[in-house]
Amino acid sequence: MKKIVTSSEFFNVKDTLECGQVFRFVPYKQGFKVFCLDRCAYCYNVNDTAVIECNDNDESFFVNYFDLEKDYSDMYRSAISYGSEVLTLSAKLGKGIRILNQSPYETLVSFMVSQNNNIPRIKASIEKLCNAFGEEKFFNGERYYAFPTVQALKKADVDFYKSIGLGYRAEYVYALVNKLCSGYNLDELKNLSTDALKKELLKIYGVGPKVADCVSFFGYKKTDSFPVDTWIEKVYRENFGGTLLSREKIANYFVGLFKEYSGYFQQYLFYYKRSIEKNGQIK
DNA sequence: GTCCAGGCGGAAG
DNA sequence: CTTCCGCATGGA
Repeated sequence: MKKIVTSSEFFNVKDTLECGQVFRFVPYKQGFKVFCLDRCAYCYNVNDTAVIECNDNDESFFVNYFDLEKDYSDMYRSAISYGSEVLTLSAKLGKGIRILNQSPYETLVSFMVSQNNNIPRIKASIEKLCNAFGEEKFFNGERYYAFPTVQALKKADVDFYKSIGLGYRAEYVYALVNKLCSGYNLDELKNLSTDALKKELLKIYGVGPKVADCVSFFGYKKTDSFPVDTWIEKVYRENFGGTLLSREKIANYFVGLFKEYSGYFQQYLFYYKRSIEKNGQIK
């Protein structure tokens, strides 16, 4: 077992996992176990550090997964001093959020499932998907199931997807698996420009502007993406005094303001808005 | 019972 | 081009 230790100044494990970017993690001991494709890591904060424990040969994978090579201080300072009160508060609340480098495939399936859905249900459905079709794995002697490979999902039919609670989204996932089985390669999209990538993702049945932006940002790290969902729409109206109605125009508006920091700022705002609504206050 | 959740496809205007 | 509607499901 390998132990990766870093500063906790820009790495709060709980905030990073619970901010809405990822759906496969569970509370564990002093922190959480998090899963990406077929891998698992145990992570927690202690004193002034963040610690990641993983299998020896997964070290470089998780260094990249948790974006540990990136310095968040310039981006954070820019958010704090941007001049928007809600953005300042959001950045302070989410200072410990790191944007994970997730798998495009897992991100695409996950956010396809996320549409017009809520996070607890999304998590539950994805867990059922893994339990049914994911490879059995062990971490520290404890069993978990990998995210299913495309090959494994060939055996899943629409009724199965409905049985895990996907509802009308079942057809989307089913079609996506077929597309991927016929040779469509998501990894080849990573060199496209943000606009070209989004355009390409929008061709996928069940992927609209919001899901495309999430996949673009969380799966491909295109930081000039700004997903607009119901929460961000609320921030836009209530905190930015916005009047645009179309979510695509709202997204373009924010990318125009925040440029290469769009995705990060969006995540701060999303986490903040959702936190105060859920808890009635911050932290 | 209604409303909502990290919206999208398809039809209609 | 834009707006409107139906959609599955479970929790509040």
